[in-house]
Amino acid sequence: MPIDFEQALNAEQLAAVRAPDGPVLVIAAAGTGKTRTLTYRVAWLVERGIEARRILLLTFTNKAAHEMLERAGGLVGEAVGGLWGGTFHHMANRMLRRHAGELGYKLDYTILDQDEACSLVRTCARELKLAGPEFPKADVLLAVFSLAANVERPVLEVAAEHFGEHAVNLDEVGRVHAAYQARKRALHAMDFDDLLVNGLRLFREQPGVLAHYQEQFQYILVDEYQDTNTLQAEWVDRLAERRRNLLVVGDDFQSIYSWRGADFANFLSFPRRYPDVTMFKLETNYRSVPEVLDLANACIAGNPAQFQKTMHAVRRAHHKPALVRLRDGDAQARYVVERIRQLLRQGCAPGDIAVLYRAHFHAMELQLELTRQQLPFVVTSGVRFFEQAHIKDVCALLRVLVHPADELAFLRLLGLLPKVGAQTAGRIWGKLGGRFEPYRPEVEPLLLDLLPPAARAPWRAIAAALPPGGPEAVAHDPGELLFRFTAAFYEQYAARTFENYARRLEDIQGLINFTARYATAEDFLSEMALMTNLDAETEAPGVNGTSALKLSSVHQAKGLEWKAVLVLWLNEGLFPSHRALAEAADESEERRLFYVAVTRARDELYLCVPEVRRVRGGGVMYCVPSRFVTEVPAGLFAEEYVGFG
DNA sequence: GTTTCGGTTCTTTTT
DNA sequence: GAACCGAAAC
Repeated sequence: MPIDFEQALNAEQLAAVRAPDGPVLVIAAAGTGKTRTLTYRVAWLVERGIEARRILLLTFTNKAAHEMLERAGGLVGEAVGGLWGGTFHHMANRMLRRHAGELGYKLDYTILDQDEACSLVRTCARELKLAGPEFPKADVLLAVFSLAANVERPVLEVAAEHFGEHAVNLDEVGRVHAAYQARKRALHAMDFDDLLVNGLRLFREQPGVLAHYQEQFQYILVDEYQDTNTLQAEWVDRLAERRRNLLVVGDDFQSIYSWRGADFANFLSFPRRYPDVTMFKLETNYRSVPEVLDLANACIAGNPAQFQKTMHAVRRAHHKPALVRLRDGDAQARYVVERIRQLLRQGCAPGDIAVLYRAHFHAMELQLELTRQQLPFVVTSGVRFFEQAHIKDVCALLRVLVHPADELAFLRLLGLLPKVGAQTAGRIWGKLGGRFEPYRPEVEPLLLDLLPPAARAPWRAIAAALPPGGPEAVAHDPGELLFRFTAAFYEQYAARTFENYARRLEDIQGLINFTARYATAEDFLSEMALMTNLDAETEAPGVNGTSALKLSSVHQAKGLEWKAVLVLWLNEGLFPSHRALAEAADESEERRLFYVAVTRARDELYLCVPEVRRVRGGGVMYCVPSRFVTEVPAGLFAEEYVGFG
């Protein structure tokens, strides 16, 4: 049954979906059916007989990739199988797993996640005796290294700008960076940035590899193109060079990732780089009521350097967004809970409501109040699922079994034993010769000898839990190993260590189920570092993500929508965040972030502006309302005053 | 010499 | 929370 494109799409979308070959730029305002357009474009290509494996779909989150592939699958069925879809990091990783040898890496390199990269930087600084109180912390250093990598500029230059007048010895920063790079090589490890850097090196330095992929990918589609950085833009340009069938979709109004190197100049300059471009604009907004769109259009209009576009509403008039003045954070929390109850009484489902904020700690009082009043909610947490301590703990043994030279995994594993800290674990690692192969008969007695007495019994329990089939068995059933390790050791460890150990064990159960998706431990581990969260549809127990009230940062809410949206702490210094203002050239990105928050709402929008904020020491601080609510015409709001006695 | 523990401080955003 | 620091405990 052929797809009825005319029926499914409006004229703007249809034109973009049927865009001719060659470079295509789709400027898609919020809520105008960007995902729909991309999905139908994929279906349209497949219907025209393009093999799925010759299509590459790049996104910024795993979720976006899954969603689009699923929806495209719904349209054309099995035919989308084999399509390459995922994040830039994923695609680079996929290519590097085959070709990293040509860059001098082993093919089974490990990927360092944020935490691991950060501890490695810390280790390097300590070894160089540069870890004093006046020296920048590891996370700050890593952020500088990362930005430098992503914008392809020298570390020292970026560091000089970042630290400004602060008396930081740049030479020392450079030495830590050099040590960090060397350590990564020695560990056969890449951090997130290395995936992009090396992915691009592959194209720059290996013409054969580049030619292979240029040949394979007949059509390239990029979602959220405004968020690409230098590396990503060049990577795509090179890949598309031969066939030039490059379709990018984006919205410069929603560019909110410059702090990690994103540069929407890539988006604005696209027509200059591709003079034969075909351009489309999607401006018909299906999502929001006109009052919400009026506010969104007004708030963003003054931002500099952007493609002009105005969202047109198709929905009927409803009522104005509320601007709610409150006394303080507690009053805000009580108001929000009360408002949510009212929405629920009016027939809103909990999953139709979201509370958004600039930074996770802005929702502290609200989380307390929701818990106190027993209203269930889910937080898109600041800590990613796969970066939680207990998840990484149970994977440590698996990692070192798959890669016997994985030092970081070994140190983590041994650190779980009583009386073993970093020192002891490091010494043992050295005595074992930088490899750990517990299935070799001589290793067990040696290790027991090296361990402090208190650690011996727990280690015996772990060793006894090793699957009898040896490393091959582990490689083909990682879940089994995780299960055995948890039952034999980690359950008790968790019970002793964590207050909320029951929930953590549930997470582990979810993780074990999750491994079933992967054929080998290798596949599972190499993907793990790149995953942000178990997807909603995954069999993660306990949480029903779509039916619960959602608390989320604005960044994580991008691309989503709710019937009712409440935004917290619209105050100077908080939203816009003073730290962000200090780092950026101007306020325009914070304003775009506000725009993203506003455009998440379908029917109801509540903007909360408390008057005072508690500060440490028990004092209070007067808060100025955010420029984002004072700079637009007051007539766009319905003002409310709550809790002033 | 190491590990562990308790107190303190600070939380931007993420692949 | 969780990262850091200093001090007590092993």
